[in-house]
Amino acid sequence: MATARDDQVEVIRLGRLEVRPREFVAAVDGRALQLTVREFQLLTALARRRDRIVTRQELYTAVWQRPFRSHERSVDVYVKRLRRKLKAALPGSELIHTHYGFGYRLSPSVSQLFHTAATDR
Amino acid sequence: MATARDDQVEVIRLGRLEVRPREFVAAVDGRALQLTVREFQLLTALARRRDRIVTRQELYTAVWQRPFRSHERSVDVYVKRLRRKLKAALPGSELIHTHYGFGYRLSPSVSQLFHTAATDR
DNA sequence: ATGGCACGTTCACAGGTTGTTCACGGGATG
DNA sequence: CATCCCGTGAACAACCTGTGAACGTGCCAT
Repeated sequence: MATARDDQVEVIRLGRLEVRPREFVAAVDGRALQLTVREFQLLTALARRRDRIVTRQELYTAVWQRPFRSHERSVDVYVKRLRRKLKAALPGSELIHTHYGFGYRLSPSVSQLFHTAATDR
Repeated sequence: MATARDDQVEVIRLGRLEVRPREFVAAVDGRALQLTVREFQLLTALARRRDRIVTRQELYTAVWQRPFRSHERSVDVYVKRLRRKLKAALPGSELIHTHYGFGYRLSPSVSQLFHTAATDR
């Protein structure tokens, strides 16, 4: 748990993407993205867990702050909308990765830890 | 800068293989394996029981969480798939050992010190 | 008040991926 | 050598995710 003073300067950088949760701003190359409240909250939740696989349940309770139901699709819908805006701001980038059966992961690029060596699938 | 709570990060190391159950990651030399949910669960179950002979029944109930039937072959099928991916990541290695009539054992290297007398079954 | 608009939520469908089961045959054991 | 165990490929079922779109709500300007 960070102190209040730390929160004031919370800045998450992922390559050219920068998220400032306390200022309600997400920007690429210093240019702010036009996000809705939910989109921004989801991006923040992902950014705070960068380079980790995060389950839909964890994302849902973090953003929506209510019990997660297994058939809930809201996270998927907002991941799709986020991807669209991120792609528009960073063409050719792939920030939000899907881990089939596990969840999503936000990473600036194809990180070394998750480098896909398996070509036999 | 240290991690907040190291005791909450379960990490199982077996030679060059590393399993992090709570992060949904299994890696060889820091490179993540591309595993499905079942494959990952089975590897985790084996890793948590490393260097021990584990019966199919124990593995099955640990992963599938339902009663084991004697003719059940799911464990075998997933051991095969796991071996294939482990072999691709660690050529020449033999991590999952078969103990005929007893079960499987996950060990970092080949050791022949497992010859049970099996006098009491 | 009325209409337009932006947003959040939910649903339904399609396609692809994964899980489960079966059958066959090779191999280990005593 | 007889028996049982295990490896393996394949087929099908079940599940997961991407996606478009409909619906309801609240806000704002007219």
